[in-house]
Amino acid sequence: MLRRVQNEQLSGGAALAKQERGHVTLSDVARACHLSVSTVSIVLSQAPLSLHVAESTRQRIRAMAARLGYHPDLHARSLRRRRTQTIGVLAYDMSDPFCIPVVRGIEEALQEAQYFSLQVDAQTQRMLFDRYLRMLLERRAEGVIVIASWVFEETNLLADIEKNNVPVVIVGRDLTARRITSVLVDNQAGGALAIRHLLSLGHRRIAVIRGPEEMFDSEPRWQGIQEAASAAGLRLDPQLIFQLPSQVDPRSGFEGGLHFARELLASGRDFTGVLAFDDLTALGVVRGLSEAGLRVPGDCSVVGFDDILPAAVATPGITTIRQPLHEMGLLAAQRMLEAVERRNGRGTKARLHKLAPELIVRTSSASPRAKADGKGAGRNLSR
Amino acid sequence: MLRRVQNEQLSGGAALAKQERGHVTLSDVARACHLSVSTVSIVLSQAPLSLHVAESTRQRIRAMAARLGYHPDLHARSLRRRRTQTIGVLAYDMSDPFCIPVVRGIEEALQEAQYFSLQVDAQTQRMLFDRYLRMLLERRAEGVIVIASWVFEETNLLADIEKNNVPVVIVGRDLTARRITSVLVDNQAGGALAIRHLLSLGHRRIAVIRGPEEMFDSEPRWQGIQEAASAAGLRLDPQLIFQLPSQVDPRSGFEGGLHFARELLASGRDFTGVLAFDDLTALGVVRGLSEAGLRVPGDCSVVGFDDILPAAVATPGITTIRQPLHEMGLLAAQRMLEAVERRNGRGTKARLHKLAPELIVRTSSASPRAKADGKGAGRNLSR
DNA sequence: GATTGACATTCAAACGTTTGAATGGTATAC
DNA sequence: GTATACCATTCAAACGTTTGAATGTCAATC
Repeated sequence: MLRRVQNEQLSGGAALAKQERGHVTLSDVARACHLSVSTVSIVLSQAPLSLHVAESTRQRIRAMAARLGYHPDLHARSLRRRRTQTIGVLAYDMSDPFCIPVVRGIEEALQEAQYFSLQVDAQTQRMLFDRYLRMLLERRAEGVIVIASWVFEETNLLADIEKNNVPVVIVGRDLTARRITSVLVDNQAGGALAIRHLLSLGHRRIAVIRGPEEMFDSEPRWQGIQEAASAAGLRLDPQLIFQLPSQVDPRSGFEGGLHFARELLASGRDFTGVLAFDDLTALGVVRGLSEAGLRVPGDCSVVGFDDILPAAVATPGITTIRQPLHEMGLLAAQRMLEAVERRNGRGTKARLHKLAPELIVRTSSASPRAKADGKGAGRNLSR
Repeated sequence: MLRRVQNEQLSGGAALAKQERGHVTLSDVARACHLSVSTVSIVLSQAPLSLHVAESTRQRIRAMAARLGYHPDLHARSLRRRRTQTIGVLAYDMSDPFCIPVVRGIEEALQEAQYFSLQVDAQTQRMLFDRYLRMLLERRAEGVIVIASWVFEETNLLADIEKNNVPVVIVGRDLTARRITSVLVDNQAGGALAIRHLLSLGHRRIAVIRGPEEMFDSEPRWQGIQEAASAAGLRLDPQLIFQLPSQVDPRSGFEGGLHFARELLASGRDFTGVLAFDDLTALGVVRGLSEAGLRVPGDCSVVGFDDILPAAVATPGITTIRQPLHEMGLLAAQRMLEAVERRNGRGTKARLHKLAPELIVRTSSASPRAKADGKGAGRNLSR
């Protein structure tokens, strides 16, 4: 009774008085409109019942809400609806140019479906990975999309997450063996594309820098390279094959490329092209060749993988294999949304999506000079 | 009474029965422990009262919580506590290498203070900017850190946010005039650093590519350049001064640099060094010079600004001015936390923090060749 | 043996929403 | 004039927490 009286008073003159602390709530709007909270909620959340609310009332409510600066409290809504409309996105390292386009693809798909994404950056740290995973659970993400890295090799991710039956989709790694829908580029096809490009330019003595053993991409790319080479009747010289050491920092590829370029030159072996595991490695190779006074592509062609920004803006531009990252993000999000929508009928199979990569030709690759002019890359290295 | 009976039944055999749908809640744990929700809450949230709970009880509760896989519902908690412990971070474009280190700095500071960050990426789109801002309000972020861009020139950001008295800190732009605490690099000092570097190497004929008019950094950098030049007794040749057109895409700098390099060479003017507005512009310049057969730094030195990844891994490595991005993020977060903690005593002044930049010398800059050898950059351009 | 105090636990209300069921109207059909 | 249907709105409970106040128990003090 007392409360009623207060309400009446407030709704008169001081109806619009701003709460000094905290946000405007439904009941503020309701009071100002002389209506119940229910009615206001029904209108503002566009519930089915709002069809039964008089048009004039609806307008009055909306106007007042706007006037007071009402914004629904998503926490309260989630609590009541038992749906958060939120998908967690756990990226292994946002500073890796690989992640951003994927995340954007995800974002695009989620937005369209009226979902929010909750993005977190594990910074290639196991500890953060676990912490954020917990946070996503506590925020009641309805699903989690993981952008993978070899750092999280044997995490108990699956146990922890699936215990709460939150669906998972992984990007960049094939985990269908563990019943997780996976989206990744067809690395094998990519490796094949890369070497066929060099072959078609006329290269025969091609050095290959393979990825670190722990990285999932390494093996299939190498497979693709080998198969395409033998299909073209070329046997790769084992002396020209290198492998990056395992490193946590995704940027270490540059150092690796630099190192192997130096080693290759020091060995005096003959080669006219280098197939690097990724773009940073390729840039390291260019640096190494350049230090020795060799020119790219004049003395040696270099091909990367991924098509990150530095590959495009370096001079020469690095010929590379582009991953359809945006598309991968879109696809991952779509699969996730499907999984979330039919969470009851959970018997659905984990699916594997391998997307086709694309060759981007820039100026770091060209036909090798004719042997006649005595200037193969490995040749004029005197020391 | 009835309820009590039910509880007893459940807490017997089926106590651990997994909820088929939804998450484990406090009451699940409480039931399994034969305790009230209050007690369990007090223990698991480490409330002050938990000192009065018997040690044995505490252990029992914790064990059961772990066993059931209980994770507190942050929505419910936020609702009740009326604190979300969340700071929104609105970046203008996560694909700009500028943003990531700032965000990480923020993240680091927030984490230490037991706050969460809610990161969103406006992708330089006004529409997204507004949408995300609304979302941050609805998620009841207690404060918002904006990483700025010229795209949001005259947004009603301030009105909308401050209406709900949510404190704001901005990174990368001085908005103290509007009473917003601002954290940015000392662009003027940076410009001065850059040109002094070229001057100290002996350059006199220096071309400058200024930033787009709309961008806040442009003017102070230019000021710093001019002042340092005149302090050294050099008057910059107006014919060697250019200005990037205004572009939304932060990556357009590369095209701009390329364009002006070509223009400069075509003009036949003499110059030995180029001071580019940012690293991408510098990389564009290198590309342009290189196209014309000139070498960097042999024929011309190039200096950038920002120190983003591509500047480090290109060959030659780009000499540049590093912004202390991580530190800027840390600082912004600290100021934000202060503002949030004392939100009542809101009379506090907006503060301006200008952080000192740092010169990073790489191989894109060197002393100009002696005029004697007749090889100034602009000189041997015959066409 | 009453009072005090410390201890261990629980009650009950609240946070801001949503929503199935209920209410009190008014108009139409029989 | 009663039943039926519809319309506009409200009730009240619930979502999962937290927390000030209350409860009950036990031992020690006056």
